[in-house]
Amino acid sequence: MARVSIKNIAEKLGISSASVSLVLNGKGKNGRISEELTAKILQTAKEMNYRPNMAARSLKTGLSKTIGLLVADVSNPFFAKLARHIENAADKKNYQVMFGSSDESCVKFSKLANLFIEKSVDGVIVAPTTGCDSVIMQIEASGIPTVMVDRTVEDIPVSSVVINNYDAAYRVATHLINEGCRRIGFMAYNMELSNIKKRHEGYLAALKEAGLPTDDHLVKSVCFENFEENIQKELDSLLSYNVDSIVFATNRVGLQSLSTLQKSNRIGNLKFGSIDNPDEYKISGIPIISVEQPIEELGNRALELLYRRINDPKYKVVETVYLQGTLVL
Amino acid sequence: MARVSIKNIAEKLGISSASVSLVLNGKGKNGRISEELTAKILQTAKEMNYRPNMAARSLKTGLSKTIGLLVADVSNPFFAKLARHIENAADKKNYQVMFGSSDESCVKFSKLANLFIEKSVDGVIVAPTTGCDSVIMQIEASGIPTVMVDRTVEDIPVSSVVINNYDAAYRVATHLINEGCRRIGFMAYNMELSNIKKRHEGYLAALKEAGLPTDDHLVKSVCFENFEENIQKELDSLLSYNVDSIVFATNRVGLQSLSTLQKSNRIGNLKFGSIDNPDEYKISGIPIISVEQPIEELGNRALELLYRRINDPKYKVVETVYLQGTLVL
DNA sequence: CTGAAAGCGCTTACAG
DNA sequence: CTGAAAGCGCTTACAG
Repeated sequence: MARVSIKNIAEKLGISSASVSLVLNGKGKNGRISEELTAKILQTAKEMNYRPNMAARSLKTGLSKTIGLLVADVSNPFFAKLARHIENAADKKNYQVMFGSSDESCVKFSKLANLFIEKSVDGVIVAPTTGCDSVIMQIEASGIPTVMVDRTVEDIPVSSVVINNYDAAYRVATHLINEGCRRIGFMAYNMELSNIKKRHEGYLAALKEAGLPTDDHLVKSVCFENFEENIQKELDSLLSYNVDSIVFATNRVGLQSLSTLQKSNRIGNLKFGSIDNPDEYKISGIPIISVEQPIEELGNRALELLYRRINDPKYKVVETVYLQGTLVL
Repeated sequence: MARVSIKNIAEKLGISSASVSLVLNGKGKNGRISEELTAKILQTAKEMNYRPNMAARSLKTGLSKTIGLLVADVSNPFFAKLARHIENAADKKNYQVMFGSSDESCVKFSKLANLFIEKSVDGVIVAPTTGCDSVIMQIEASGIPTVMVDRTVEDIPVSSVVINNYDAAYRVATHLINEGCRRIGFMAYNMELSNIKKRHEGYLAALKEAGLPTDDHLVKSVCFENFEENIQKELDSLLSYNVDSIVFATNRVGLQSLSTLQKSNRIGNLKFGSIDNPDEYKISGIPIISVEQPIEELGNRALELLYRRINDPKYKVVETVYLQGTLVL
């Protein structure tokens, strides 16, 4: 029941715990510990079923071999996949991941960030929500490398990995235009998030380039609370303005909208575009022009940047990595 | 940059670190520390931006305020939602969650379990995979309460929270029969998992009760590797045996199958049933009779059982909680 | 080649 | 009402 410690092993063998620690950490070389002792220690450790106590090690070394992942909602398929890819990448470097969902609330975000700090995670990957800039800087200030993913905050010196959101929306909208759409709605859920803002800009740029008028009535932003009802309301509004197509800024918005439209049998001849291409679309039977995000790559790159900083505290380069999404018809 | 410790606060105030610790832990009452000192300590802690070091606390108390969640794959929508609900429930009790995906591999499962032990999580929630019984017992043996979720292993004394899988499959199959189906296929992916096994039994029972013959050719189990191709192959086989309907044992099997059938335009007059009702179905437009799992409740109950055991080491009751799924047409 | 010792930041009995 | 001290399980300079 009680865990066996390095000291237990040392006592059993009648040697010092220093030797045991050294061997168990593979630092027995450099002519330090004799081969036979090394072997004996290793064997005894195995026999006694020794397992290092990370809390003790972490206290001493300051490293926990854990990273924190702070997203908007792990159950959102985008973040769920991202979490999985980050898990995989982290595992390769012998890190485990602890997660938290902010629900786009700055208060929750801050609470979770503080817990990560208290638990001495070695680094954190965050999908920043509006207004959390200072929280991110606090994480960094307490010595924990941080990288942003999916979204970025431009005025803080922290690296990020995002897709080219402007371009993604631009391509989707342009495609719809080429298919003959003239009144294209845009449905988002929080215009203040960097990624959404860029998507909005890309959408507008496509319209302008095609010489189409932009119309504020065709741009909707629903809030996170009462999501379902709000979507319904904004859809009603869009339809009353006679849109012939809608661009969804995120999978969540898209899924809820499609589901609402389908229920009320109002899909008709509407065309759809979307940033992010969740599995749901693939099976929906509804043709949707979407930009699929390279989620695995997002996760890998974020972890890479983080790992670099964890292992080299002097490395201070701040970069924003833009990945290209793929247009899927 | 450097974190401030209890000692720093004590020095600044010219008092002992014991007093600081007591106050910060809310144990300053019992006439222990004077009101003014208490106030002064609290204020100084805030001023200096003190944050407890969990590694140190954990080393001393043996508690990490962290639980481990070990599922098959966090990116699977079922587990992603489960993770989220467990996160919420854990948060209410001031626990954070660390996760890992086993990919149904016993080796990975064991590796992750060991990491959880090393990191001294206070408890773990697992979706057991085949052959991991002994690993679960090891977790328990190292003093960490464990509860199983979604699946159970009957011959080990560990509590679990599952849905009534037998009943769920029985209801789905019966419903198909009532709708006139006579050749009902069953598509699963690992017949050795407790939940899948039960679902298979429920399916068989429904056929028997209706006086329909059971036919091994109509029961398929694909393996985790080369998932897509295998599904394709087994679907071909099922169709060649002239099924008029298929029951999918899990969302993953169902989604892949539907997507494959849809691509090759072979949905035709087939009817479908499924255990688990992911959002994908709702939007697919394909009518599917499914049993929706009470995922939130699964998570809540699992955490509840775990919490009980964490807080009362003497509590040894082993129970299996069966929740009822909801038939959705 | 090996051991004794200090210290990471906490908590908690113990002594006053 | 408060302080001095031990100890959780490690790692790592230091001394030999």
